[in-house]
Amino acid sequence: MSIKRIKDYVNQEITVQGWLYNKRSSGKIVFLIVRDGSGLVQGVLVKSEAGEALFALANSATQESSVRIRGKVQENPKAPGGYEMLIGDLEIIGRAEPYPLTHKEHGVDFLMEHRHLWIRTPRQNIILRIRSEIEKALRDFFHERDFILADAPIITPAACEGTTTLFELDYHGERGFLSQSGQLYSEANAMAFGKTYCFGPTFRAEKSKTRRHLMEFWMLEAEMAFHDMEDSLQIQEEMICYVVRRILEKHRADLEHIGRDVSKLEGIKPPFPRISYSDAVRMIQESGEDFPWGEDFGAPHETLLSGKFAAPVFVHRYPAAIKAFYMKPDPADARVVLGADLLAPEGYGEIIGGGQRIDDPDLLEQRIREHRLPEEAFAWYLDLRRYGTVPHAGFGLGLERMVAWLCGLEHIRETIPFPRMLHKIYP
RNA sequence: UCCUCGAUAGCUCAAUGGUAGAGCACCCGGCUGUUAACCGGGUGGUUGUAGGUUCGAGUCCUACUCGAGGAGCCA
Repeated sequence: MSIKRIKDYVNQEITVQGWLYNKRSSGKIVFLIVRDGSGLVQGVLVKSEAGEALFALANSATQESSVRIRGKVQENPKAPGGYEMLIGDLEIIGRAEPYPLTHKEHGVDFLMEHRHLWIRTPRQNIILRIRSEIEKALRDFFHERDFILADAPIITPAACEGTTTLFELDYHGERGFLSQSGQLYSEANAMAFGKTYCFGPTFRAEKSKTRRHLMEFWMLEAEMAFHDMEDSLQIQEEMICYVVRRILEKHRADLEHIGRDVSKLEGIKPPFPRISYSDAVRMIQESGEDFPWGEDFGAPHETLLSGKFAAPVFVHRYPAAIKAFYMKPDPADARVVLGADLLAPEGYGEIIGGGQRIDDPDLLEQRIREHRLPEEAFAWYLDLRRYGTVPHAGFGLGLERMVAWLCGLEHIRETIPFPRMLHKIYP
């Protein structure tokens, strides 16, 4: 019996299995607040009705002990959630030792050290349940549109884009790296399946230490043959709206419970505003900053730009020099590429990066040389252009940033059960 | 890697350079509708580490360790 469905069982006898979240007692009545991962329910036990032995047992239960309670469900406005159980029987399955996490405030350091217990608390529990639904919505979105899930390898032989720092490992005597992106493999998959996506963990070894970074994060990467940048932007737009709609539909009360202003999400509708990199530079300059064309935006710039719009905003056609080697140049202006980032509102920054890929084999080869990438490692990638090249485009969505935005979180560490952060690998 | 700030009881925090305290947790007792329940009592400390200044250091100085916030890089 899941606590979430308790309202369907009024006046019926049910059994709930869970953990003792909290207990309040007086001499002749005791309240046991039990959680089971789906919600909380208050169990009531009156001494005169339950008898000495059962009453003493209930009084002795410690916080987070695992319990099984049986009793009749009844409506009661005084109970949290509006329903409670009159306990007829109680079994303590595993008595908990003194529990480190009290119902008072704790510091971040302490909570992170006890992340394995912190995820039991209501707020963390809600966030991670929303994450679960976001992942499911994303998968539903792509499967409804006939995308094939084709996962990319996590252990790779070379840097994907050649720029960022990777985690290196010994692959039976060869050098291996933890993947920083599945994109190149997704391109191969797109040539095999047409429309594909992959969804898995991604690793960055940079010593980033901000509220927006993790060493290990989950990225959904879609790649579509016979699609250009415009097609890709439309799919991104639809995808974001699909997920927002789903979360509002299934988790509105949860969002409100964790203090999210849902009106900010209700306004998320297509089409999203689109500005070019050059427009964005102009907007930054108009704000009074001396920002040269050709430089990449920093976090404060992204916040400034996204702050001008209520919906997520696409920034497209970045200078080729600050983007990855595989980005296709804009035929109308060779200085820029057909790539776009999606900036989430409210200062949440970049949640998607994507664009159209180079489909010409000679240009791609030239770019690989210009970027001084190991040519042998990219031989297979060039093959994709040699054997039936097509215009294609794709994008990568950072799951944790999406969760942070939808839930309105200050810090990305709360968006994943066990965040891997700089110098933090326990628990 | 850089900048700023911090580290005192299991937790959250106090303590003019002069005897280390409170609330919560835990243990004991009380209370028939609690809402982070409440009331009374109790247990609990090498003040992050190492050194220095001083009659005397939680407090001042130096180094280190760990952490937080931000920057850069990125999703």
